[in-house]
Amino acid sequence: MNIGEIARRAGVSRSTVSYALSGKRPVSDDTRRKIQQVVDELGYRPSASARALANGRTSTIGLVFPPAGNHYTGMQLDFIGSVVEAAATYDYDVLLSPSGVDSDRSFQRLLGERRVDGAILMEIRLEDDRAEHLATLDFPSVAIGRTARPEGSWWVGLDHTALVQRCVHHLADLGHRRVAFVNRPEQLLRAGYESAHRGLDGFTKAAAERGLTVRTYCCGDDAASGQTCLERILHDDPATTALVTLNEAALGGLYRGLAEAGRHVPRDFSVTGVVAGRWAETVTPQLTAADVPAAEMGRLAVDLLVERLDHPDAPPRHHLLVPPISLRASTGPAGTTPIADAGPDTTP
Amino acid sequence: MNIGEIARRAGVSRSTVSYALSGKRPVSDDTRRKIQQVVDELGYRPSASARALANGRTSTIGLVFPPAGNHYTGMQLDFIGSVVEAAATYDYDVLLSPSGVDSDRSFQRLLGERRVDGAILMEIRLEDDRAEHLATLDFPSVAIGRTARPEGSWWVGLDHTALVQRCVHHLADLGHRRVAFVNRPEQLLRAGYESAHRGLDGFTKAAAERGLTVRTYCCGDDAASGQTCLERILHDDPATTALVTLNEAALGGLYRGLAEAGRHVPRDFSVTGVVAGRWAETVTPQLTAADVPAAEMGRLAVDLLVERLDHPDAPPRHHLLVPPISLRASTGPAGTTPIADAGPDTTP
DNA sequence: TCGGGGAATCGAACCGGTTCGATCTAGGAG
DNA sequence: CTCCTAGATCGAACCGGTTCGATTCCCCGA
Repeated sequence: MNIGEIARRAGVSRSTVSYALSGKRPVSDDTRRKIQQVVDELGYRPSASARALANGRTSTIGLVFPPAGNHYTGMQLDFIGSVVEAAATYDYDVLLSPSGVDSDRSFQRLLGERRVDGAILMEIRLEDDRAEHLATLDFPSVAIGRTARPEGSWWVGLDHTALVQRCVHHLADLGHRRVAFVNRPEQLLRAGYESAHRGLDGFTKAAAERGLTVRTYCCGDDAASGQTCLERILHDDPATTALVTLNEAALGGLYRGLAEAGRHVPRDFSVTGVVAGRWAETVTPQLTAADVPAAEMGRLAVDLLVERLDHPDAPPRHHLLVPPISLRASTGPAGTTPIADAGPDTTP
Repeated sequence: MNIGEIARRAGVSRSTVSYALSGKRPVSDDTRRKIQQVVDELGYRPSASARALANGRTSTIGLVFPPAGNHYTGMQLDFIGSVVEAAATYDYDVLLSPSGVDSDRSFQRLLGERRVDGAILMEIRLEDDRAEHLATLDFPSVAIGRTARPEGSWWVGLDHTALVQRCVHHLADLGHRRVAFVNRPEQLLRAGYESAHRGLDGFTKAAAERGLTVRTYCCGDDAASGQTCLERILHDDPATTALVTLNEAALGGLYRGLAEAGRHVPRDFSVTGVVAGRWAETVTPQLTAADVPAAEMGRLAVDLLVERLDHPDAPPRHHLLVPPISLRASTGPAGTTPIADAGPDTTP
């Protein structure tokens, strides 16, 4: 079942079999046919390990993703799926690597033991030691996300700042004056998660531009946290009439909190944010949001990585995506809620 | 940066380095220290490919999961995460393999090219060609799910029949007489998906036992489908007062359909089913459901696979899980809805 | 008729580890 | 003092491919 066996049965040398299969040198038609016949008969397939050892490439890419400790979001699933699928079209396999607190161990396996030709990093932080490490090693990698200084590196990211700004402007245009921001969990913010930071920046900036009264909150990645977060929002400022969130997993809890507080969406309260489209549609009313094109981002990341692998000296490339806000049903004009500081121009 | 280089710098032979690192033969303390020092200095790590070639094991397991064409459900994400995490504790890496329509291509890569030592199969069908294929090859694998005849194979599954039966009994105990079943998409049912079939069986059986009037539906794996499915249910029999579902992704849509039809959950309509706990909590009111212990199942699958890899002659083992129903807030006693065929013992 | 050149094939080395058998040495028993 | 054994180390073969240089053979032009 190895190349020597094929060679023996076909009555040729091992190298001829190799050339016949790879096409890297001409082989006569007769010989090729004979070899192909034997190969088909025995269902021979060359060993990936041997091939990897011989030509120094594993045809595998590593996908470094967050450990299960953090709750997974639907977005991440879409990333993984699309990365695997895109990699398959290039004949690459995908090796999953959880990058936990001891990111070293996992990294050592991937890089030190040369299990993969390149890597895709998820859940990027503004100051990302993993990304820096890979950069100093000049190891082919593409980040899904953008560090604080992304110059000279390969990445595909979302312009969270701009997206959240748009959300705020959208709310301001509707007349909302008191708006809350529901961010990812505090520990992620402290860890420097890119989306949490840039989203917050965008919120703060846009709120200042429009002169809004705002409060910002961190919120755990689950429904229960979302609910308590909403309770806090209304407790801190009952006149709040809208919120912007990055927190997909808390969304259901935010809605529940609103329902239990008797605030009808979108009549009494508007909700918007940055969320994968598929999840924005599961809540009622459907969320008006900037849809994260997770599948596209995964595909683009693989495209970039393959390009980098094929052309080691190619200059760095990146994609910064700014998907439009999908208008669904969760935002509406700021109404005259009992405690709201409504403008003077309300109808009598 | 290879073992020869280490040997040279440490002034010993390559085999001594190998033995020093693996501990498979005694090495003097002096020599071991010297070698370790050189290794640390150079940050040497043995090449995975070379090692795999030499000892015939890749320290990698394959995770065969459904292609992105089907929408992913949250459950699958939990499986993937827990499998990766559990595998890491055994020092195994996880290679993702999309098993699409041309499952052959992907399988050939995994098995033919010997990229993995064993495999875990997700999304099992009652008649599963992949599982059969692996069984005839005697390739170490564990299924997450149970085929029609699981005897003699390794798997960890959920007793969908029993779980759905419990859901039905729960509803019947609450007085519901007209109940609908919302299954996975029709194409999956036709393809023979285990959960869809066994769940349906359980539903039909329990409904017959309790003499309920029932209808069964297939429903796409997304919110929009859930909504239209619910519209059909109420159109076909407006007196329906409860439903049982296996379809996690449609849940949000089902709720929306109920809301738009003016049916309040759980006062006018009860909803229950088999859904991963985390997702059951994102809807309002929170879903009373048999919580799929996806993380535990992933871990168990890895445990079984590792056992099988370590003891090639061990007799087949499996785990059939029957998690309890978590009572949350989506079910209640059957009320007297306008069109309901309520029993004679209603209060005046 | 002879030489040159290209196509087809072969043998051997190499990738970077593991492992078997052999050699060498030192220490303890007889 | 000799013999035996166990511990430490080495060299070589092997895993299963790829690839380089050399060889053979045939056809064509001079």
